[in-house]
Amino acid sequence: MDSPEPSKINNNNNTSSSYSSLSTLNAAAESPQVQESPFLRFVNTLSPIKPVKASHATHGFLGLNSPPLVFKSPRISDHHREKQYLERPQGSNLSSGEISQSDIGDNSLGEARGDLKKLTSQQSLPEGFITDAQKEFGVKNDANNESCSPPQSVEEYLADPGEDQLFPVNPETEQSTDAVGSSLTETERVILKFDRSDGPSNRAEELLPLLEESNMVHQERQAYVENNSIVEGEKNGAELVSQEHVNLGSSSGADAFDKQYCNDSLPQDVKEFENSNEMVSTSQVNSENIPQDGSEASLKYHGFRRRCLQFDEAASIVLGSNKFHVKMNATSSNVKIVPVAGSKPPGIGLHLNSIVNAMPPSRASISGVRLSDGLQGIQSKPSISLHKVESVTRSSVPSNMDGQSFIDTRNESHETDASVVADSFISESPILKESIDLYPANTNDKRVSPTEVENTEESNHRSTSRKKKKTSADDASGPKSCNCKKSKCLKLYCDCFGAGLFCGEDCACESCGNRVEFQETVVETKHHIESRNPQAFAPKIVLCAADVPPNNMEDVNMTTPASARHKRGCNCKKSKCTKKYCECFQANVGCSTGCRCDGCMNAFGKREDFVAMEHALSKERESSIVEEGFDDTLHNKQKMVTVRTGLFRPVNHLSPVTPLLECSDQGKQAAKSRVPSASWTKSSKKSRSSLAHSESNNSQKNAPTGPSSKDNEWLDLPPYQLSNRCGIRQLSGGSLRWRGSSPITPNDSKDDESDDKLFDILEDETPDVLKEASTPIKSVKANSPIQKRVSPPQNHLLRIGSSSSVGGLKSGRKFILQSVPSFPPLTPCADSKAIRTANEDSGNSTDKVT
DNA sequence: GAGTTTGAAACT
DNA sequence: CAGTTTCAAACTC
Repeated sequence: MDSPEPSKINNNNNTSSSYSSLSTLNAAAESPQVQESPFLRFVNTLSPIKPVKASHATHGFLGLNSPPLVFKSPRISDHHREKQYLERPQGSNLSSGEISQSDIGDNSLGEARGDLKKLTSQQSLPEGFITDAQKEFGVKNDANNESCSPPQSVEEYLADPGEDQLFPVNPETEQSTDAVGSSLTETERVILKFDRSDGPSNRAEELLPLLEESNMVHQERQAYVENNSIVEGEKNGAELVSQEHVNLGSSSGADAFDKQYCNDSLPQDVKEFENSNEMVSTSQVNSENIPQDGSEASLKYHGFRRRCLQFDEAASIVLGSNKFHVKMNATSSNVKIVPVAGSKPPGIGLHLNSIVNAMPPSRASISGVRLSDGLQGIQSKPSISLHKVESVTRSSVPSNMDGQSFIDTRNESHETDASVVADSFISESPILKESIDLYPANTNDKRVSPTEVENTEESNHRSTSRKKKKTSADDASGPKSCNCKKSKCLKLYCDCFGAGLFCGEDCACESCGNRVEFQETVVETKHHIESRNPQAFAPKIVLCAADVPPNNMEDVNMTTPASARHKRGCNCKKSKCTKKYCECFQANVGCSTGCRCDGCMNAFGKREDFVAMEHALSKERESSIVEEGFDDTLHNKQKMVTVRTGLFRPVNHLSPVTPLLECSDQGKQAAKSRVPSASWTKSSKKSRSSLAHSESNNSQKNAPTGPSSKDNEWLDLPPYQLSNRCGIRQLSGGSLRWRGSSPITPNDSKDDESDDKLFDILEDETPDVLKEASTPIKSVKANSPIQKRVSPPQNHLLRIGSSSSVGGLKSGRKFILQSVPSFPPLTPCADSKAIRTANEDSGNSTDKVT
């Protein structure tokens, strides 16, 4: 057995003929570029034996029938890979598969390659391709070594260093000290080059130390990959091989590792990072984990990873789970903003403020920096993106903010982040930058007491020059700001303080004590307030993401408080919850039994309606318990009919209201749009009082008698349609859900347990319900009135709508169907007909919709 | 922009 | 826990 080296040697000698035994290798070996490439020269200097030792080399081929390791020259391949990556910016578009092929060729892994061809689908790669790759390689190699080809763009180039470093660092090669050393050298060179082109070389010095660290990480990864691949390789055999081969370094195992390591895919703002001080360290660390495939995806991945790691850095301490990251990023959809189990704080949800203000991304918290952010991040002057990340995770620092996920209630741009909000606080808008700049790194004077500052010029200046009263208009487009005069912005009155933000430039407050300079005071005050009310800084609007049907999330942006509601509820007496005085209204959520409002007319959901529905639900629950044991599907249909004739009307009727209104974006619009609802409300208001009392009464009174007025319009529209139509107001989904989701007992609000309990129940329960799809009885029992919480019917509705799966019906929450009368497509024709016939007496349009 | 209204937060 | 006061936002003019 000749080691692969011979081939290399031969390459140098330009004697391709000697390769008869390694015919497959010839093509690659013959490439002049390859032959002359410094890289190969370098390789040749290595002892033939060493490469063999490199165990990790195998990871690319583990799947194969264990080709002799002897043929593996891991380092070489790695190097090659490295080159590929380095060159990518310059135009190398090789896919990972291509790369792997070229690697193989380069490595003289004739056998392995042959095996691959036989075993995998990958052989499809043309032989010539390898040659091309090698050519490319050679060219690139030269370019790299000579440092004569500057990156086309700094950014592109920046993206690579990490990857570059990745390879040399490849831990597996560690066994061959020479290889490692040379690899590092190579990497260093690259870095140096990079620095040269990018700026002061001293940067390289900063980077190098990190390299070692990164090696460690990479080692981990490699080890993980290998282990995985070995195991899987055994299981899957050839198939796996091909896969691995294609993915080269980033085989499934690698992916798994990566996921484990950083379970996130943040939207990339690499540029931002690159501008930040922390960029260096971050990129370094991250680079280690970059997938080794040269595909474009990897690049992207690379960007992600940077963020991920950074995020991890920021959050890992606090957050035990990476899942949180994912949640944050649920930008596109399926990710729920679900509180991370275990560590979740009682009140996961939205800050009222954030909801209101975050809507437009730029609105977010911008006038200020989160208290926690300010406290932690100011000194380091973190990059915006970092800030962003931290804003979510960070809350951890101070007591209550721990783990709470902020939800971006709706923004059009919606980065959910969870769905939420990560971004609601810090958007990339200039405003944010402004706010950040507001608090320069100098925090030396942070001990000054607010009172001391009271008379300072600055404060005076602020109080005088900045006075700009926040108007409703500001809400829509401007940053959050306060106008406090006496509270020094250290009370919950202060929007900024209450939202956990420092006051910013836009604030017109006087004697502001809620500033970075007074961090200590702020923190103390905060603690004090929390001591009285631990939930004081918890989000006022709570979202129970768990309730949101997964399917629904796609349809609905999920950025809105789908299931949001005000934690404590409002106490409005005169405003009827139709103005921003009402916190519920302000947050675009409906009132609930938790509210003590009088004459609630909340456009997002009236308390009375809520109560009525609760009542209906409880009734239904009772009946369902009795009926338990029936075939779920069929039974549900029957129930549905029953319900419709009875309770259903009111409930059904009520539900749609919200969606329609919700379609309007802003509170004002909502208020205006309330007209229809209001009309409906009035017509039904008579019965309202009785709603809670008697089902039958409700059904009759509420039955849309005639004027299929506007009510009908929205009644006719399935909730999901409404949502879509409206561009999907999360609220639409939300309030619907909300209505259904808070099944509190009909009793008045005062019965409400602490909010925490409610939500705990909710959160705990929903998952169960989902799990219990097949066991309706259980779910029903679990939802007993005692617990007060039932997963929202809407969920089911939505679920049905989206998936139309029978499973949704099985949950035993027949209510769902009830509220879905207008879902023609969703319900089987037979069902709808049956329902219709059953409801004919009530004869209303809801069923007609089809 | 000043004044009023409103309801949350704070206080007793 | 209920009642009162304080406060600042929301609103009106």
